[in-house]
Formats: sequence, C-alpha cells, structure tokens
Amino acid sequence: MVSIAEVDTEQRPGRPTGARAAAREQAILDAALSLVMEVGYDRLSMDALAERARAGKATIYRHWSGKAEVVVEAIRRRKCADLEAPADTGSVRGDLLASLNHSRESFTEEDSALIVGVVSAMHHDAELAGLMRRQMIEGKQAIFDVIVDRAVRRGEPVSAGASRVVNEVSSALFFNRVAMGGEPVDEAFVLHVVDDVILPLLRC
Amino acid sequence: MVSIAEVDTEQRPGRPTGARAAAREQAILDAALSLVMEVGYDRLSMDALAERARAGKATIYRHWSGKAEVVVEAIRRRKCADLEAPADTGSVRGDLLASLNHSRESFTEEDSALIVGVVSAMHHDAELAGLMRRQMIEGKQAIFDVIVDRAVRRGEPVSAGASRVVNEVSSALFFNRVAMGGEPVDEAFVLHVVDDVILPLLRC
DNA sequence: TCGAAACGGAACGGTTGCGTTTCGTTCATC
DNA sequence: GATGAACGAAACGCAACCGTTCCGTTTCGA
Repeated sequence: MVSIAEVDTEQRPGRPTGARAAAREQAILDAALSLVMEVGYDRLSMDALAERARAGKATIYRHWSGKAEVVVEAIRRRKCADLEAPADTGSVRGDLLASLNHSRESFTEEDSALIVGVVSAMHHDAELAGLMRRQMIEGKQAIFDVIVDRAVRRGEPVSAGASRVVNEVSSALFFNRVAMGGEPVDEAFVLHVVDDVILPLLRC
Repeated sequence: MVSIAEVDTEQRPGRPTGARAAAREQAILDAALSLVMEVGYDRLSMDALAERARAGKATIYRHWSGKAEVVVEAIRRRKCADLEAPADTGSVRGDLLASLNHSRESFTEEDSALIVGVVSAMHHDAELAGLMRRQMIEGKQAIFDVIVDRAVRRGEPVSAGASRVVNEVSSALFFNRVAMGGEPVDEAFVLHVVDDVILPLLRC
C-alpha cells in the first residue's frame, strides 16, 4: 500500500527535481525530530538520522554544519500542534476538557517527548535552550485566553487574570506526567487537571 | 587549608584500610551524582567519573558492572534533603514560604538537576525510571501534610484533602522551572507559587 | 544531447568512550 | 619482615560516532 505521491518523493540517487529536493530536506528534518523524541538529543547519531531519512550523510552535511544545526532547524520549522481555539461547548469546564483532550496526543506525546529529549542538551546549547523556551511558552497562552475570555462573557465566576497561571500550571503538570513516564496521559488525567487544579484556580 | 581528616581519606595507591575503602566507594558515588547533575546521564563518561573521584577505572569496575549500576546506586544511596517539618510560623502562608524557601536550594538545584540529568535515560532504563519516581514522589508529601494539618487545627480556611494536589502541583512547577532553565528559582518564584497557586488551591 | 549538479551509499581516518589488563605502590595480616 | 589484597595510573582493543571523501546514478538546464 504505497501511494503514487510516496513513490514520487521516494529516495533514489541522482539530482532531484526542485519539488523533490524540498521533500528530501523535509524528510531529513522530520527524521531528526522523530529521533530526538525517541532517543533524545545526545543519543541521536548522524548515521541513524541519514538512515531514517534515507539520505546520504553527505547530503545532510551539504545543508547543515552538524547535529546541532539540523535539530535546531527541525524544531524551529516543525509545524506546531494546531493552536486554534476549541469549539464553544457552553461552559468553561466543557471548553477546558475539550481543548486539553484534543491536544492531549499532540501536546503530550510530541511536545513533551521533544522537551524530554532536549532538556539535558539545553544545558550546553544556548541556542537550543532559547528556541525551546520560545516554542513551548508562546502559543499555548492564546488558547487559555480565549477560553477564559469566553467564560467571563458568559458570566461564569472566573477571574480573567488567572489565565496565565492556569497555562503555567497545566503545562507543568502535563510535562511532569510525561517526563516521569510512569503514568499515562489519558482522559482521567485531563479530568483530574481540570477539576482539581484549573477550575479551583479560576474561581477566586 | 586541608584538615587531617581530608588527608586521611585522600586518594593514594595501595591497599586502603577498612575505613578508607568505604570512603573511596562513597567518593565514587558522590562523583557519579554530581556528574549526573552537571552533564546528564548520557554525557557522563567512566573516565570523567574516575578522574573526579580520583580513582582508577579498575576500582570502579571492581565494585560495579557499569555506568548504569553506579548511577543507580548513587541515586539510591544519596542522602535526601532533610524532610523534617518546618517550624510553625503561625500561618499556612508563613509555613509554606519557610518550607519552600528552605528546601529551595536542595530541592531545586539537586533533585531537579538530577531529574533533568536522567530524564532522557529513564526512557531506556526501567530500573532507573522506577527508582527516580519513588525517590522524587515519596517523602515530599509528608511536609505538606504537616503544614496543612497544622492549618486545619488553627482553624484556617483550608481543605485538608488538597494536600496531595498541592504537592503534585508545586513539585511540577519547581521541576519545570529548572528543566526549562530560563529563569532562576529564587524567593520571588516561591512567593509566586505560594500566593498565586498553592493558597488559592488550598482555599476551596 | 551533454555537461553539471545533487543525490544515495559506502568507505575512510580521527576521536571518544567502554570495559579490561598490566604494573608499581601501599597497607593489613601473618 | 614477608605475603597478598586493594589501590591509582596508564595502556590496550573494541565499538560507535563524527565529518569527509569517493563513486556510480539520476535528473536538470543549456
């Protein structure tokens, strides 16, 4: 079951057409991202990267100067999880559950795996550290702002100023869950976060 | 300024006395712990470990079978930060501020650095993962239990059942702060955690 | 049609880390 | 004293990884 499009972007030697050249570059960045999430930055080898991307190492070094550059650009250019405001369910609780459950897979098992893979390397790579901080913090805030704003307009008893704290706390809880790796990030965990932490923080 | 005791446990070749043998073993475990906190598990090399502990690699492999075993035992045998209940300051807020500020250095810049160092390795070392989870979760709960219990007896408007959530949330916030590494874990941060997160969670 | 460009794959030298072995030294024990 | 155990230091073989180079292939552009 291989589509024509896949065959078209398939790896094969020779000078690639313009479209395929971009696809090759993207394949390398995708492979870098997935490897970082799987084995972490330190254990990512350029040989493994070339093999997964089905590219020659020469091709990689033709585009980037080394591992740090590939990974940094892969993180910079990756498409973040869709940050659209969730549907209006009629209540803060409904909106929060819908939003967190929707972004459960993408946020948890991508963003968090990425942080886990990179967190140790952030201590000896300032560019990586700054990039990660910007990527992880910005964007998420908007979702909570929309949800909280909606609730205020509905007349629900929430404090508008708590949006920042709620974002900070819920991000920390999600990340901790994944970093520790002992328990799954499932629907029950989202219920716990919303009912035991976020809603109490909003009502004050 | 070298004390006699330090000279006595100083590294030097030859068969050590019983007391010095134990000191050598402890020096290796201490070096392992500090290296994990500095460079992380993956970047910790046995050569660097031997050099820091001023021991021969042969001595290390005489006691342990490899890196994983040394690090696991170092984590297992390390003396945790003192988990004694903090002094009664007369209010929940005072107790929380005193406790978190007291354990700020030890908790944040040791436990968290340790987690950051091994969090990636936890994904491919089950024993390490289980050990870390046990070490980090157990013990901390008792402090919050004492503080909350004290507050309830005082008649302050706190819910006794919130102690677990408070421990979970504050641990996540502290760890996140260190993992991201962008901002310092200072007195202002403790104030923020206590006033903006813990106290609102307790009063409900 | 033909040269140039970019590719995948394989190989190379250099470096790093692991785990082992050897050697000279020091100290407990006999 | 003499013996043996444990040690520090250094060296070794081995494997993995890095960054580079070569080669044959395929395609673009003139």
